[in-house]
Amino acid sequence: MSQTNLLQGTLDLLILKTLTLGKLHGLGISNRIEQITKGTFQVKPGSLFPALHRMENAGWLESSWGESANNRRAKYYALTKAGRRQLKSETDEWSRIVVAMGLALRNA
Amino acid sequence: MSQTNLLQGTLDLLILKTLTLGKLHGLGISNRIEQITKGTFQVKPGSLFPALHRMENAGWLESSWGESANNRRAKYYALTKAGRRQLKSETDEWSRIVVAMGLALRNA
DNA sequence: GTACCCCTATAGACAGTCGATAGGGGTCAA
DNA sequence: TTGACCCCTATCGACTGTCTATAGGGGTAC
Repeated sequence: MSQTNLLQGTLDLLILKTLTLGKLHGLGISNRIEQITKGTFQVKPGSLFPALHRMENAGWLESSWGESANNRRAKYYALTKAGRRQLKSETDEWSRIVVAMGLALRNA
Repeated sequence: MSQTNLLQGTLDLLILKTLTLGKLHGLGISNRIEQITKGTFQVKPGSLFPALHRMENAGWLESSWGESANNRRAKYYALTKAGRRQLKSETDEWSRIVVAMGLALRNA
């Protein structure tokens, strides 16, 4: 298995991005991240929930109780307006990092 | 100034890479990183030296005292064989991360 | 000789992820 | 209806690595 640990700081960006298509509950977010990165990133509950609470506290996410696909109670998270701004900001920063690392790795 | 904080875990890779061209002293490494990333990453002493000691301890670097360009005593760091292996390993991992993040950011 | 700069170094605080663990609550089969 | 199992949320303690701030040795130049 080519599973890789997260780099600190990338989890927020992944969560924000997965929510652009609509609200999801916690484990749903986790599954979706694993799915769209083809299994490269596996987000464990002990990483996920602290991040969700932190981000909700920061005003980037809002939550509401609902029912999951299996009739189980689940807390759904959705992007707020501030969350969308944050997504934009973190995406830009990620790009700058990738560019800079590319320069470094190429130019010796 | 478009200066960006490091992502945790990328500093080791940057240090290893700057040393592929030959030995450098601590602040020389720091300057070189800033230079080849066009100022995007600025590594401060408080981040650099703990990293250097950690990496030397891990056997990736070896150090020797010498004179800097200004006739000042400086500790020069050079890659070991294990350091070269580590560089290869971390470079590969970085590539996987960039690919996976690219998938995530593109596919929503 | 004093002010300045280069260079190494450490201490303390802090953020974020990990592994392990807990427990509520629904479903399903015997 | 009871028990086993799974889905889902949640928290705790440990650990890693970076940041800010600070310190000080030692060469150079005026």
